[in-house]
Amino acid sequence: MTSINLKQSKFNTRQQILSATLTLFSSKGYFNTSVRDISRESGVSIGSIYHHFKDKEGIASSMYNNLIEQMVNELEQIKIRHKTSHDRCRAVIELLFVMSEEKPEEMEFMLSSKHRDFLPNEKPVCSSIPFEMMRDLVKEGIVSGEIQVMDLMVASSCLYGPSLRMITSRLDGLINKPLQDYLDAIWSSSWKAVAS
Amino acid sequence: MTSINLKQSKFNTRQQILSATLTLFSSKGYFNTSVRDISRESGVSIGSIYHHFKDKEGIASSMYNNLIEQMVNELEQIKIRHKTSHDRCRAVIELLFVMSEEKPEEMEFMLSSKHRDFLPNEKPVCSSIPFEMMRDLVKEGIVSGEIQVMDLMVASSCLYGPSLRMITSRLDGLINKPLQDYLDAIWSSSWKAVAS
DNA sequence: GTCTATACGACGATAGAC
DNA sequence: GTCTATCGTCGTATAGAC
Repeated sequence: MTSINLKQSKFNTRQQILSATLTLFSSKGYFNTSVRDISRESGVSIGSIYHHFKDKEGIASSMYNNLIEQMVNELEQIKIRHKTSHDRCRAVIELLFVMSEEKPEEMEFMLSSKHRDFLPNEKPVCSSIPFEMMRDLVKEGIVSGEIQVMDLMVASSCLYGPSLRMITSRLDGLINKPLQDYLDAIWSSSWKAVAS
Repeated sequence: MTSINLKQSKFNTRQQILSATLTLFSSKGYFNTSVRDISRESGVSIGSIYHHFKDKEGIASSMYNNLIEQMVNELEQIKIRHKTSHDRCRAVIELLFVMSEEKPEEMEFMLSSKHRDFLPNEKPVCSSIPFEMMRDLVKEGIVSGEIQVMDLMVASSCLYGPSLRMITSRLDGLINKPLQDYLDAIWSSSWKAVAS
């Protein structure tokens, strides 16, 4: 019993730290957040933080990989729920739109290409597993004949690029309505660009 | 004569600082570059740097606005050289591709949406004048009838989004061939998505 | 305008008691 | 495992001579 409590306690502290870190990095960025800030926000002492993580970069790395993993889970759900490439890719875009509306700062953090500035050993976002999975959906569409035979990067950029741009514009305050309002328009145009 | 030399000297020092700053920020990022680094790289002493600029942020701001201005000039050239929206938008994408191949790090810096982390008073990239000019080209295309009547942000995202995604992928090392090789494919698909 | 020397604070990280 | 106290470093920015 005691050992279970201890394990839970350890787990909770770790999660508290990671959760506070996500909040702070998303809103202020990695370099504008000190370990002291994380300690304050999480209610965990600095010493304890360094007990759980090697250094500040270790915290960032853990937190980032958590995000990636969650994203992978969502994408797997989509593969289960939808069968055609058309429906799956559309569902991916809808997912990204919903996430952008619900947690804009986390989305901004996740899409930012600037992780390399503080996680030099991490792959850039677009070569991460989620983006790879997204490209796989396109590849399957080409194989099945739903999508024209063309370069995979070109097809993926045409299918997802417009939506990702809409997300960036929304996060930058250039669009005032929720992204879901544009889903049909964006999707029908994007699909038109690659459909057989 | 003396006064001219002094003025030139001042101008050169300023430019040396800005040029070194661009190099360093592009390769290592704002937060990983110290003013000492800028001093070393530019060959200008710290004291002199602070004579020309209020603070580190001031250097970044000047450098960033220089980049924006150069971009505006290029876009104006395109408006002069091409007449239809179709040709102008295509030329814009070609310009971005060429710039990405010639100065990848500067391009990465310019497109990064993370300027807010160190330039909180600057508009985000997509609301900057160059992006506004790019959207204007699309708007004129809608008015002239070349492009379908549709939401301007949707149309712009469909036209430029795919190419911008290709650039990001190339900068992240996901694409091995020069972007120019993809120009025709990307453009014909992108145009198909919005053309009347 | 340019330089050297230096002030001063904040940061990441550690030591060691509990 | 968690905490407080503290160390050493390095960053930005300034002072003041030339």
